[in-house]
Amino acid sequence: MTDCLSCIMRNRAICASLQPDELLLLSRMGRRQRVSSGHTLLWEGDDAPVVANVLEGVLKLVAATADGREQIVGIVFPSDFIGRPFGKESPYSVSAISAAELCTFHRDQFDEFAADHPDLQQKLLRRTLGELDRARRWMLLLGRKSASEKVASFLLEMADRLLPRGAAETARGFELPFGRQQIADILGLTIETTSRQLTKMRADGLIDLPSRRAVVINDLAALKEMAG
Amino acid sequence: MTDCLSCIMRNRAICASLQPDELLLLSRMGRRQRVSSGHTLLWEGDDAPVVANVLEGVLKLVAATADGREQIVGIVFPSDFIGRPFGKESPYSVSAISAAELCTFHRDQFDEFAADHPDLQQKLLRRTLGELDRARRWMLLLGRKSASEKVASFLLEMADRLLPRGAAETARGFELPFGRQQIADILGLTIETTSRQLTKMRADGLIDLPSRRAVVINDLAALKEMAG
DNA sequence: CGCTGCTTTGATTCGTATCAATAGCAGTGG
DNA sequence: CCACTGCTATTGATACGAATCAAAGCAGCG
Repeated sequence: MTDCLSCIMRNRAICASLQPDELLLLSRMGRRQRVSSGHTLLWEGDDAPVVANVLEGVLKLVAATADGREQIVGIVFPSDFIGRPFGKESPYSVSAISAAELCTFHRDQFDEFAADHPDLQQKLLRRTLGELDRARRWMLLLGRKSASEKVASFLLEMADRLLPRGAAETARGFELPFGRQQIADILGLTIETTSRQLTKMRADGLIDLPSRRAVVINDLAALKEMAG
Repeated sequence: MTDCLSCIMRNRAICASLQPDELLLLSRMGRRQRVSSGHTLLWEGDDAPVVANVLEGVLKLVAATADGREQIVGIVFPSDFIGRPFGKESPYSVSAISAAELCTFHRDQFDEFAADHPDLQQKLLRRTLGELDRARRWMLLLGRKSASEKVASFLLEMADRLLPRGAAETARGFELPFGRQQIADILGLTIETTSRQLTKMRADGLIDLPSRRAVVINDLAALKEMAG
């Protein structure tokens, strides 16, 4: 595999916990994998034999009802971890929503390696706890917020995650990695309602929408107010 | 503190990973605490200086909007773990919904102990991954399911968690630890809608409601069908 | 230039919230 | 034992927000 030591995620992904000699071991187990936009890596309910670090690109975790309604239950950015250590099938499917590059491992091999490397496991625990907090905040949004509150909350969350660290308070524009339908699937709305809310926010001067996927925040305070 | 070796949760909580001598160390750090129904241990947004194992009783994790709408984002049963290892404030409040008994630790002390005991940390990681899966399945319910699907899903989940292991497929009745308002707060509904759905299910013969908090499932297959 | 897929806009319907009143039950004290 | 109180749950009438159905607009691309 490519060299872990020179990996761009060396200091951001869970690998940051490892020493050079440990990294060498890890690099023997893993391999780089490119996936194209739209490709589904893991299917809901299937056994999930791989775990991976995301080096580049964005992926979505999707849960679906029997009759095909979909809810995006997680968004995965570079340096994030995907897959389900310690066995069992994946409770959701994982698909790339942009071209992506991954660093994949066989789950069993990874589990074994992790058991011998407590620092790695601690990093994974910290990350998982953070994901759990995020998921629970999202539950409040899904269960109790109105359409306008949902869209406002979404834009704030995206500003926070997509803008360079700490820039969210001042910064202006960013490019969403999602189309309207995907935003709807994140917020538990329909595409029409999502579109209407965004149009209304633009009409009210809170945001600009210079292109399909670009957003510029004009009035951060009002947006926070609106997010509930 | 009371003796960990004779603890009823000895083999079910995360402590199950520890050797007798390690348990002795742990018991010096922890202490038993009784909390009465309705008492709030941790407040949303406040610093959370304690973590705990639940020995007895049921607690809820609640997130709320600025204007007071509430969403229950987690339910904590005996042997479950509460609190936020590795710092920061609690992103939700934690309240007892029945009389409960806890085994509490100072977070910093616990973190330190955990860092020295990889097996404990692995148990915690497994538990956290399980919680995350559960939270994500709940996101599908909150974002995409109708009121009747929500209530049916809720009853099935409760049958699964409250009935003796493996009995869910055959068993009949159980006692909910929640009132109607709390069920509504779990499902992202109002109390009226929740009540109407339960009444309808009873009228249709799917369930019986022998007392305020008791539920008997008459037609498991139909309920599963209904859960979507 | 004319597809094709995504997004916006409009008209209508439907489900759930909201508002309001009543009913049932558990505990308390006369 | 029964009236009284407070709380929780149920039931009913209405309003409203978001879904649905339908069509038009707009990019990007061969």
